[in-house]
Amino acid sequence: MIAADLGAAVGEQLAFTAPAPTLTRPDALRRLAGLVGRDLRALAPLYGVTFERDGQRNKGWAGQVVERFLGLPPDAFQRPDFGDWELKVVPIHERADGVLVPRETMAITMFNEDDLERLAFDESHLLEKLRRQVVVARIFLGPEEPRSLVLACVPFDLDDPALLTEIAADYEEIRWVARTSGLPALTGRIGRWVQPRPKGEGHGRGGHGFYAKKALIARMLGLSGAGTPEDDPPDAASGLVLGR
DNA sequence: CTATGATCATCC
DNA sequence: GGATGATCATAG
Repeated sequence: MIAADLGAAVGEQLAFTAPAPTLTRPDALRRLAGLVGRDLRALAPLYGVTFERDGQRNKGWAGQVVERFLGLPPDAFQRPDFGDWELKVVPIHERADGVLVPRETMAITMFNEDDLERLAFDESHLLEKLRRQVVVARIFLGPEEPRSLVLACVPFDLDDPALLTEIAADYEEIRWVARTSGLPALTGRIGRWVQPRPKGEGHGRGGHGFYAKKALIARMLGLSGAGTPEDDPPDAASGLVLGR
């Protein structure tokens, strides 16, 4: 309780202290265009981003490199990175049949019981982070990550009414399960586009996070054949091309 | 501690 | 292989 209060207090403090948005999304997209084809692995040391420490991988290295490229210092504010839009970097790998697909689900943001109880979908951190973003796709070659080229940087807006409704439904289901069965009942089996999963260290009680399932990431990137329930019309706009 | 950036490790 | 749960580096 004390820890929770402190956490909440710190959270408010951080939110209050959060720097004002600086980079607009259009500006960021123009800047990011210059990152396509670049090797994030080679850029990491130039930005002082740790890739590995004592044999332990810094799992967020790629995202941190792109943040630094855009001039955003590391922080832990639970709000969209640039005020009204969120930046995400996702690993893409080439399936055996040659199709490019998301390699992992994507962590969106964390939540606690209070958030679920009080916040409707319209006012949730989940929507806040999903509604307007820029997704940077990078190639994943293997655990060693000898290099990682940026494949594309695409804007995504959660403006499709049908998709919005389904994600809202996922959120409501998660709220319902938490209310009726408790937080421990929230497992990754829940949700069509967005799933709740345990997240956070500490042997005992960790928190939970919302994760975008691969199909949602594929949809954001305009990738086809990656498990989207809907049909996948050819989309040249995103132009994901594997370079080398 | 909890949040950010995420991926790793294990189980089915 | 893919999905689910556990975990790593860093910052306030």
